[in-house]
Parts: sequence; structure tokens; C-alpha cells
Amino acid sequence: MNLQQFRYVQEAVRRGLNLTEAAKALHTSQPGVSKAILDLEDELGVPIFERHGKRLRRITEPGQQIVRTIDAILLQVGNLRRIGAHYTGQHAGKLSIATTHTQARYFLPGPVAQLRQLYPQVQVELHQGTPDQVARMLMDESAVVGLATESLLGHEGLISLPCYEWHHVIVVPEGHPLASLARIGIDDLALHPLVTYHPTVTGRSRIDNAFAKARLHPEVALEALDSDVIKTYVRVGLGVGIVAEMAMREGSEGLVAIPAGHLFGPSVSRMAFRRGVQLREFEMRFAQLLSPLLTDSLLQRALHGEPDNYEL
Amino acid sequence: MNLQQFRYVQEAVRRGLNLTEAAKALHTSQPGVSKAILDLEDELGVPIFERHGKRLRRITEPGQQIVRTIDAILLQVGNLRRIGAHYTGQHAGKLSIATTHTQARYFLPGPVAQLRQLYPQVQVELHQGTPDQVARMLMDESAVVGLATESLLGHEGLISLPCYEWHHVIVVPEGHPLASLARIGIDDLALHPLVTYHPTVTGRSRIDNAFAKARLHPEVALEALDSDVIKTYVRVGLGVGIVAEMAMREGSEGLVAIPAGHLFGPSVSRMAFRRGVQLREFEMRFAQLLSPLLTDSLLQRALHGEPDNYEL
DNA sequence: TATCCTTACGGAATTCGTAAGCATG
DNA sequence: CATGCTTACGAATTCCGTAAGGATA
Repeated sequence: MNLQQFRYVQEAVRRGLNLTEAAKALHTSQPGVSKAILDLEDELGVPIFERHGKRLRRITEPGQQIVRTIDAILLQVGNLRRIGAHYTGQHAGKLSIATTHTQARYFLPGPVAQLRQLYPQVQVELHQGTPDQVARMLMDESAVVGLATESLLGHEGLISLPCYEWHHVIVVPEGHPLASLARIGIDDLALHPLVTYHPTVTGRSRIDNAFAKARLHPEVALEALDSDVIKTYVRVGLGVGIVAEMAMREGSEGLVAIPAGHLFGPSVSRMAFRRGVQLREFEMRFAQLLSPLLTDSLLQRALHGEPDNYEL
Repeated sequence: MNLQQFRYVQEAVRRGLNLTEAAKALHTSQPGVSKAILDLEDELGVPIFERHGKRLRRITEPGQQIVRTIDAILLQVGNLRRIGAHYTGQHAGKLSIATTHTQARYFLPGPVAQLRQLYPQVQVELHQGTPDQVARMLMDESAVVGLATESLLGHEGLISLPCYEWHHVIVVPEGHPLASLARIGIDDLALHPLVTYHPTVTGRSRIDNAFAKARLHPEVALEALDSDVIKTYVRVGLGVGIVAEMAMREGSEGLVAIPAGHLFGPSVSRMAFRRGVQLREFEMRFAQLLSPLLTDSLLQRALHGEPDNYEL
């Protein structure tokens, strides 16, 4: 039994039981992967994969447990490296952040710049995706920190902590009739075609809920993953935009932002980590830049302690 | 980085940072152990052990974390084997039980015999010791199941589940004045020299508490780890014995047992496991023989879930 | 001086890549 | 017949034991 075998099994599972793919991903030969896995199965006395002739078809029942256990082992092995890096005072390294467009564009520039000031040697790597992709990137360790508004909660295997609260705003071109209303109601809004986020991102669910609660079914003219795209289409008159307030801080010439917190309520952006992961020094500092009230000890407790929603 | 290095580090810690001892325990050469550990330290970039010249003096701060992580890894590696053994339907193997004398002598014979009937191939190995030793044996995996009355609770890293409740009894030779009393009070008892358990075992603390509460300070003529020893000394007239009721079920000729539940209250014997350990089929069955209300799923939850005192 | 860790070195075992074989879809 | 897993085999590497060196208590 050895760590290499574990890596091969893990990668095989991640690549959909395709050993050829797994071998490629791990920069090794396919027969080597095959042999290692067979050896492990032999040693444990049970097959991990169910084979149909010579292809892997699915994971056996004991295989499920074995894969879970292997994941846990490799997470800890990764932690050993991280402990080393932490104590060598490595102020160099790569910080991989998985996040959504809105966060990457409008919120992260500040914290990232501050981090680079503290640790000039740290290389920042941004992975953009939907919140679900963010969660997946954390789980397979392509990223260490995740940042998003939705769907990070409820992921077993991830822990998440609140970063900041924000509200939606309504975006219209200058001179639009809605811009002159004293106070916009949900029904005023429902009269116009809407341009807003794709259902998977950035608090879209709060928008849907608000309309559903008022029994309104507004026309959604366009859905986008991206605040800038939304603003662009509002500018050309496609409809009324609803975006996160952060998205209006810049590049909003010719547009008017109208507060809409009273319509959709507050949203909370959260950072997330894989549960049980060991953070390096600069990763901890970065977490604190994302959420200044966060202490090292609270962070440690959250990462290694009980599953819970940690509120500050 | 490899599993062998982890085993060497773990054993080195267990043997008080003596690599020579660790090598012996692992049936390998001392230089091999030394080299492997140095290699690991080199790879992680931090020393695990603080060296004074050429001896290991203590564990460094990062070393503490590394050792903890290594323990977790090796526990899971052990679990892989156990998963294999579980699914190969291995009805053979060794069941290592760590327990105290009273349990081994008076309670375990039943469950052990039943287990052997269910799994005739299973070899049972009994490790006897004080409750603290029981806990230690579970932690370093010389035993899988522990059974004792005290001090298994409050051990971080162990989970324990109740098995059965019992009471103390007073033991006197036939014809002893106490034997004719209608109801014995704690003050009656305090008039006689006592023969009972050593402070570390089998509910001795409940005995001490009862006397302390009544502000009595009886003379303790003899303390023993062993109910049979106590009975022997009672027989020769050394004093009045206090033992667990189970200990009077046999081999009590010439002695009288007087119920003393009203004096010392109930005691609960508990089984214990190392937290996170994967049990084999016959180990689970054995746990159920110890505590018939225990279900597989409750057991799984207890072993892998939240730290908690699981009461049935 | 006895204990105990590190370094040095050589043989043995393991690992890993290439080539060939064979089953599936 | 293209994809994809397994088997076979040989070279390179790693592992691990013995022997020697050096530091502490």
C-alpha cells in the first residue's frame, strides 16, 4: 500500500473511471496506473472498481468507502505539505481563488491588492465559474479559497464563512421612467423586461423569491453570468437590470443605480474552504482580508471542528 | 513522502523519541528509521524533532501538527485494511480487547463465547490493564475494543458507549455482624476496615464520593486491581469488601454479598473505540453482544460523527 | 564509557516506462 | 476498428541493511 496508489485511484475516480485520462493528468504511463490500482485491490482483498471485460464500469460498494477514505488520507497528506510551507515562513507560493465573476471583478481587487502588498511573492490565480463549479474546484483542490454568494452552503465537505452583506440595485439608462419614481415597488419593476443574473449565481434566487412572493411573473429578457454583460444590455435598452450593488461602483457611465434592498433583502457573500484543509500563512491572512472580523483561531476551529455555519 | 516514513515518525513518538527502540518495534534497522525521518523533514522543509547534538530531545511546534496529521493518516490507512477485511467477509481474524480484570473475569466470558460461536475462526486476544492503560491501548491500536467502568469518558480521541449498569455489593465472611443488619448505612460501613479496588478502577470513585459526602473517612485496609484478590483478603478477615456485583456470581463460597446500590449509586460500564476507526464485521457484532440495543448505524454514527456521549 | 543518532555504501527489491495482447462498443 | 485495460519485461530508481563515525550524558 502506498500513497501513489491512492493518488491513482483518486484521479481515476475524478476522471470518470478512465485510467488513460488519469495517467495523462498525473503525467505517468497508463499501464503503471492500472497495475498500481490492481495491486491495491489485491492487497485490500476487494475490488474497488467493477470491471466489464477490460473497462472500468463503476465503483463497487467497498470501493465507495475506500475512495472516501483515500480522499481523507490525501487531504491530510496535502496538509503535511501545507504545515511545512506554513512554518518555513514561506511568504511565496500560489494562492488559488475560485470565484464568480461579480466577486472577481468588483470585490476581490481590493483584498488581492492588499495581499500582494503583504506578500509580494505570492502569485494569485483566479478561477472563475458558477458557484457549483467553485464548490467543485475546492473539492478537487484546484483552488483553496472559494468566494460566492450562493450554493456554497449545504455542500457537505465544504465549510463557509460570511464575508460581507450587500443588496441588489436596479439599473436603468439615464432618463428611464423608473429613475424618476420616488420609491419603486416590486410591481413597478415587474412591468418591465428584466436583465439579470443566470439562475445559478449571485443572489438570483432572492430575486425570484421576491417576485414569486408577490405572485408576479416578470419577463426575463436576458440572463447572464456576468454583471458587465447585464449592464451592457441595459445600456442598449434591452430591459431593466438587476445587479449586485458592487457592480455599479465603476464603469457605470450613462446608467442609474436605484437601491433595491427593500425589494430583495440582503444577500451575503461567503468564502469557503474544503473542510479539514490546512491553510498557509498567507492564505489565512487573505481570509482575514476578505472578512476582517475573522480571527486565526476562529478560522482553525471552523476548518477542523464541527460542521456548522460559522457566523461572526 | 511515503507511508513508511509516517510509521517511523509515529513509532518514534510512541517510543519517547528513541529511534533505536522504534526501529526494534518495527523490525527494521535503526539507520533506516533515522534516514527516513530525515528525508521526510527535508521534504517538508521543517524539523519534526528538535535535536541536541545527535539525540532527539523533543517535538518541534510544526512537529506537533505533523505528528497529529500523521496519526490521522495512519488511522485511515488502517481503515482501508479494515474495509477490505470487512467486505471479504473475513470471518477470521483477531479481536483485540483491552479491559479491566473485573470485566475480563465476570462479564466478558459470555459475549466472548457467543462471538466465538458466531465466528469460530476469530481469535480473541485479551489485554488487561487499568482503565488508563485501556485507553492507551486503544489509542496506539494494540486493541480495538475497550471495556471499563471509568476514565474512558473524557479521553479526546476515544468514543465510548454504555454497555450495562451495575451496583456495588458489600462482601463479608459468613457470620460477620454486617450480614445480619437489616439495612446497612454508609456509617455502619465506615466502622470497618475496607478492602476494595485500587483508585483507578471499577467505580472506586463512586465509593470515595459516597464516604466523602457523608464526611466519613473509613480505613482502607487494602486496595487491589482485582476482585478475586479482594475476595481472598475478605475471606481471611482483613476487612469488609466492596466489589462489583458481577464479581459475586461465582467463586464466592463462604462469603455473603449485601446489596449496596443505595450507598454508592449505579455504575455504568462502557465500551470504547478509537474515534474514526473502521470496524470489521465481527467487531461490530461483538459490540452488539456487549450492548444489545446498539445498531450498526448508531455505531457508525458514533465512530465517525460528532464527539458526543452516545446514550442508548 | 555506554548510548544513540547520522553518514556511507552496496546489494536487493520495487517502481515505472515501453511494447504487446485482448476485450468492448 | 478505435478505445482502453491488462500482461510482460527490462532499465532505473529507491529502499534497506551492515558497517563506520561522532556526539551526548
